Amino acid sequence: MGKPTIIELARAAGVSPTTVSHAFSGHRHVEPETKERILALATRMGYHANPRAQRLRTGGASTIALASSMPFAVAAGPSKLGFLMEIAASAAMTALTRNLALCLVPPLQPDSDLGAIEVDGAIVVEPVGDDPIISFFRNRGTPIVSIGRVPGHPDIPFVDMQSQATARVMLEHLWRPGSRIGLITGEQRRNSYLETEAAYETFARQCGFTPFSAWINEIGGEEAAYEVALDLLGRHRDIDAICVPVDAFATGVLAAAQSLGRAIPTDLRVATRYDGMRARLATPSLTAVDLHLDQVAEAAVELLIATMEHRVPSRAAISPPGLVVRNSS
Amino acid sequence: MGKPTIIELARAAGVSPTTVSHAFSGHRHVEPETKERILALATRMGYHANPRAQRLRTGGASTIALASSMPFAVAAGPSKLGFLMEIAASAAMTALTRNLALCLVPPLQPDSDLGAIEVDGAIVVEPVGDDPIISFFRNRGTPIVSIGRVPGHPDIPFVDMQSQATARVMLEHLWRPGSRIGLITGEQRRNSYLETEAAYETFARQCGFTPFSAWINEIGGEEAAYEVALDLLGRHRDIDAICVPVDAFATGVLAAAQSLGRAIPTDLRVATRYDGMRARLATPSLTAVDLHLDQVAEAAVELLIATMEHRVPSRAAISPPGLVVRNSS
DNA sequence: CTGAAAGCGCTTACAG
DNA sequence: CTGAAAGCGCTTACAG
Repeated sequence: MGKPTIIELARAAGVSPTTVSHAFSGHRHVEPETKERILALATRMGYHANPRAQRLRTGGASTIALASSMPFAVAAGPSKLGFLMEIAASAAMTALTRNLALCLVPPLQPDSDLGAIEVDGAIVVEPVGDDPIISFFRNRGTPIVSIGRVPGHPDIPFVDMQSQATARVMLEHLWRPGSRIGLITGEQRRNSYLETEAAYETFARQCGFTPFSAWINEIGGEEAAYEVALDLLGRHRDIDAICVPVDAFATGVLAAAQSLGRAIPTDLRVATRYDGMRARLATPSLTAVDLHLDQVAEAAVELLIATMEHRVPSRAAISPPGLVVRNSS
Repeated sequence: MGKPTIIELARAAGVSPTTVSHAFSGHRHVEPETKERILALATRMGYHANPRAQRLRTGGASTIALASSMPFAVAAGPSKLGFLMEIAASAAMTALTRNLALCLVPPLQPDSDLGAIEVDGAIVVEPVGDDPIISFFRNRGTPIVSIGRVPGHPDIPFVDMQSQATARVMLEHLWRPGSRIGLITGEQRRNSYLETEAAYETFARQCGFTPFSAWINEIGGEEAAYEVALDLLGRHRDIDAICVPVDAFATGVLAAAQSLGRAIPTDLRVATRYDGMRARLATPSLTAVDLHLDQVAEAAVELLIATMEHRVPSRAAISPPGLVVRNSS
């Protein structure tokens, strides 16, 4: 007396399994009273179609994975966790409406065996070009889409993160005639950094200031950013604004400015990208960009489904990045 | 030419499907060179056992769900998101080592159909007694465990959140001879609030001060806490410390104290429970408690697996709550 | 309009 | 030691 099967339900209802199946799917007509009886019986017996059997038979998809290329339980500060999890929450909701379950993929440790992960599709979040998570899914023939273009993999469908536009929004806000704006991004070659750097170079040229960039290893987190900013601000007193896309780095910059006695925003203006709790609660609060992650997550799920079904995806419209001005600028 | 099946692989290797199956499972001896050949061929052909067929046949579990009773994409501020996601990250990792995938369950909307969610077990996070998520899984016969005891459901296995001990740690830290400590918790009847309130009453009696409690609707978030704290602090000038388990409420209290010109920690000491980003980044930073959520998450997964297998769970040892003293006290 | 039967891709008791 | 065959619980083309 485990869970009842379709056979048992059919027997109890005095019909064939075929009819029971159709009573649920509606794929062909079933006499209303018969249908009624079957459904009532089902609830009473606690019948639920075994999804494994259903999927095996129909070949339909049931689960998709969300994978971050960054450590999931970020030891070096939960900087990316908020970003990832905001996406996870939205993606889970969208997935549900498409009858899919969203599974979390823990980070690929050198020794970890991801053998258990068998999903029908995967969303990867801002991967680097040679991300192991990409080859993992590739090898098993699992359809992949990415949030943010994947450097070096033009074939992987992606939801555009509009990083150029995002960078421009920050830079235009930070700019004052005569300004020199600095840029601090991550060492890892993620597309968002690449696009930001490109937009920054262009902007500097247009405005006529000498660009100054620094790259920080993401693992180092806030502390690493603090050190770099200390050095940068000490040596380049003419820099009066810094664009720092990674929020954890941005708070490091704030700390460095404070150490050096540079008032924010009067002496130094700072803006970051992800408008998460970190930006909101920083002291002073950080000017950031609304990336519309809910739209991004939904679009990613849609894109993945289209890809799994070999459909040509309909480009989703994501709202343009919106500046959220706070005390840091 | 979709994915190869075990039959195709067997044919290619010149053996029976039986042998292929055993080559992978190791459930019975297969000639080393044969095994070698099969495995090599498998990688070359890109063969992966269809997990749906495997599970259907063996009846084994493959997925577990993590469900929050609170809105997942917390519209009213991401207060609980961090807490939940820290658990999600750890649980996903633990689940993986047990060959299980962790699925996120979006919040139960009145209109949402969770029909798609078919998991082998579920972990619910600090549910209230009559949580709809409980009856949802109950109805489908899905094994449930809870993080935090479920009020009114003594039969649901749970990982103890040690809320009494946590409350005591905060209270003992806040206490000074002659103090009067206030308490602000949530309206919802979660076990952690109940235990905290009980510990608080006891503590007040022992120390000989008159307890003063306020309850806030979780949906109201920081703003609601601000209003309540404003009123509370204005009317009870003798309250020189407040215990505020919910971090979003705690930052509201900080804001209220500032509005009233009450210096922290000299005039007023504040402590909160969850040591997340909010507590760390608040101004002043909030004294909080290390709840060892990684251990809690791991224990919950273990407990769930034991429950699914009808095994008697071995009580996991969670480290006692550890105070993290910061500037707010 | 309804049901018997084949088959999705595996695993494993059973037979040789 | 190895393989043929049954069966996990469904869905759906097919036959009546």
